Amino acid sequence: MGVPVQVQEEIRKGPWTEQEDFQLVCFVGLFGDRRWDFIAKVSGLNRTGKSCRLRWVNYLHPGLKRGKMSPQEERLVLELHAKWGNRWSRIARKLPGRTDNEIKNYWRTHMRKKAQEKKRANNSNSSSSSSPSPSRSSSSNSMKSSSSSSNITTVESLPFPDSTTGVESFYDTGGRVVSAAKDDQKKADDDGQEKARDDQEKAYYSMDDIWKEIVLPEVLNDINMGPFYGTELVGVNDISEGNNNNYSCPADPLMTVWDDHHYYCSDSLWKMDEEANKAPFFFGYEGSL
DNA sequence: AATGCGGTCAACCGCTGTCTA
DNA sequence: TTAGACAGCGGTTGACCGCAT
Repeated sequence: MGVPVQVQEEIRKGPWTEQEDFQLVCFVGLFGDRRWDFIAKVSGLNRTGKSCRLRWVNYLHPGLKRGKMSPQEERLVLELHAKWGNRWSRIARKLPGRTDNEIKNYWRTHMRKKAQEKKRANNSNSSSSSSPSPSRSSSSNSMKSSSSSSNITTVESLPFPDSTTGVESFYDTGGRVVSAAKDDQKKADDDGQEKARDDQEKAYYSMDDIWKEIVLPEVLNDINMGPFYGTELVGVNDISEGNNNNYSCPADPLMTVWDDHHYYCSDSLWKMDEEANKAPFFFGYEGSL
């Protein structure tokens, strides 16, 4: 007795239902994909704004690609990870249709596996050579130094959007129009600072860096690091210089079709999405599903 | 057919950076 | 100038699935 019954709305967690997805898509169509707390409240989804954003970015966004990584994508991930480390969102910007989460998962699963295999291989013939040949003897710093001095295939000639040049990724879906100018300014600033930051960021080492040390040279060979983007070999520093293609993302995320690079939305969800755009009926939708 | 194991991926958590009042 | 709110990011977890035994 006396215990105040707090009828606090349970914040839902865990897997999303189809209804929730649909609801979220509707509201993102209406309000854009920026104000997530607002969307979370207004939509009636008992989810946090964060949760809504994650669901949208990682699953519901029209620009998402599905399916396995192509060898080209694999290679790009490796290359960019070698340069940027675990900056998954940044890497993801270079791979339209792929999310940071996806790339992160990919890296952790595939590279860990490769690392294990490599370790095993090393163990089996470690007796002969005490210093691992491709990795530099000055162990932990070796990767960062190599990234600035070694020759590596550039990613810049890729037909992919480039965040460093203001070309939008599916992360920037045009939801916040007001601050576009600010974003531009920020991007410009980023351009200037990114390199410096990169250098700083390379000052620490993560588990992934260690795997990278173990595995990268071999993996690059594995997936045939030959000419892919019609490319000459240039220093990785060139990568951020930004001779980009003219790729741009449509302003309306719900109408996004990545025609030029064969990104498409085959899911029925996107059809629903379009319907929702045409007929915003959201509040009473439940009965109509 | 049942069980165990490893891989995959969606989702959450906590932290950081940015914006705004 | 500052504090609170919010968005974004990276790390981690856990459920699910397929394969091997």
